[in-house]
Amino acid sequence: MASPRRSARNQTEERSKREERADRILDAAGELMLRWGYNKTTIDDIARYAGVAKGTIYLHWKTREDLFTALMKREYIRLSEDLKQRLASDPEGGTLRGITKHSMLATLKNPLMKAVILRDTDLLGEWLRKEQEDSVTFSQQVAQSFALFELFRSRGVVRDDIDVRKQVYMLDSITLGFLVMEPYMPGDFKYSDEEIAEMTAEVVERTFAPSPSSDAQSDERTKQEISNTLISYIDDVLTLRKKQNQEEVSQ
Amino acid sequence: MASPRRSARNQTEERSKREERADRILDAAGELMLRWGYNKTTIDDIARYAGVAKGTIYLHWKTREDLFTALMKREYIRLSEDLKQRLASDPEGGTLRGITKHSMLATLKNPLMKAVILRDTDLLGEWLRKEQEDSVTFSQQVAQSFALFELFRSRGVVRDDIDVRKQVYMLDSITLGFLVMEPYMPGDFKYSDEEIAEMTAEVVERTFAPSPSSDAQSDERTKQEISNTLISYIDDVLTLRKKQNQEEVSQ
DNA sequence: TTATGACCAGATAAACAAAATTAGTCATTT
DNA sequence: AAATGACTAATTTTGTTTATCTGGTCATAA
Repeated sequence: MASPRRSARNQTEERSKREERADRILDAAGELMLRWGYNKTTIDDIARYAGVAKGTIYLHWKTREDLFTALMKREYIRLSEDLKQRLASDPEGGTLRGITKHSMLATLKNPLMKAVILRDTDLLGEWLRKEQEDSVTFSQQVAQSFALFELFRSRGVVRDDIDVRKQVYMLDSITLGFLVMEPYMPGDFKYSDEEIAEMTAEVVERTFAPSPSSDAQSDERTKQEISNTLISYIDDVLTLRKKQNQEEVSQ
Repeated sequence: MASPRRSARNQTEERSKREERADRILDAAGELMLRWGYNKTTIDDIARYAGVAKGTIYLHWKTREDLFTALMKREYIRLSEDLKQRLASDPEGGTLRGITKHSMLATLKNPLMKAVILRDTDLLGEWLRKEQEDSVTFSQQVAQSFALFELFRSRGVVRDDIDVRKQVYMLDSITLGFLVMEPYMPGDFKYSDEEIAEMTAEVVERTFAPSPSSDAQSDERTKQEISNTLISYIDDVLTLRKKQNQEEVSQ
């Protein structure tokens, strides 16, 4: 197109302003969604809460559904970044225990992602039904678990005397159990996110640690390698996701 | 009361007939409840399915709710008897592993009890809301877990380097996770009840087994003692429950 | 005495219309 | 060019009426 263009400087200035506003709108959407759930959170509410006019929202997303999908994508990215941070700053970030603990913490600290994982219909309402068709997220996640387990097994960090599929099933059952437990327990039986993550990690470690007979116990080298592999994997996912977001914004 | 009485013989004959019919009605109720859920299962349906007139049902229970409560009590008794049987007939019935496995199996094989434990609103509908007020079942269950864990710890079958409350929380999280996992996994990822119970038992055993350093590994004697304790506990519960039922029938 | 099913009152669902809300648009303002 | 909010078409909610269903009773039959 031969249309007149603004200076690069000007363009990026506006871009960041746009992005900032988009973020504010998503903040509002997230806040209100947690309070009222998807079904009861209207575009008007969001606009008022974010301090913009309704029309402005439609300068960013084509439909209401798109807005919430964008919100969820952002939350996914945030969760991933949070996890990456936690893993990177913990010397045990390359251990099965550390990975479990930090995955749980990252999930527990992000109520929207937690709701997605638990398929919380109260909160996600119609969005879940519409979205889950084209979202391969869970299969993806399972595939991810597989790859990680294969790596662990090849390094002798995890016992290899059980079917990998079963190991994945077990791992997911354990984490799901701890994620879902809260409302089932009587009121005088609450634990903090940190305690829950710690307990989960304890269970996972003891379940999957190799029998003491096996040789390769986790030395520093292996830890580092695993940590690096996982972190760079998360990085890949992050850059991919972010690029996808870019493309969407420019339609 | 000085009313004229039938012969004892006649009385017991009638009693057993009554009971048999009550059972048939409960069978029908259970069957239909599993198919349509509590809300959509009507007394007419049940009467038709059980081959009795509607009025007959009210010769047994005062209200619809009472009928379903009776059904659940029967299922609880059945589950307990099933569990007792499984424990008694397995030489490993006195092990943490065996107990976990058989508890899971007994639960998995009883869809109504499973629904109660998981608070399945789709299936139990209004009954759950009304009933859960006066049902202390879960607190009871938790208390039960406690007692069992204390026994295990005192016998050195379970590690005692973690807070007991946390151990109970962990155990319940693990079992809950495996009970609830099914619908979360992709379709090509199903396991049989037996495999699920086995996996659960594996996790629980590895999580709670004492560190190898500790002395008292489970000898035959301990196993037997624990098995006996548990079975006689179940027996106590059973006789208590059955007596309660008797009293209710005779109002 | 025991079992039945017609019967009834109250609850639930279906049908419908009216009112209110809301997603998305676009002429107007900034 | 960018942002707004009044506006509209469509959906959702609310209120109302009518019809159906269902839990529970009880006079009658077995």
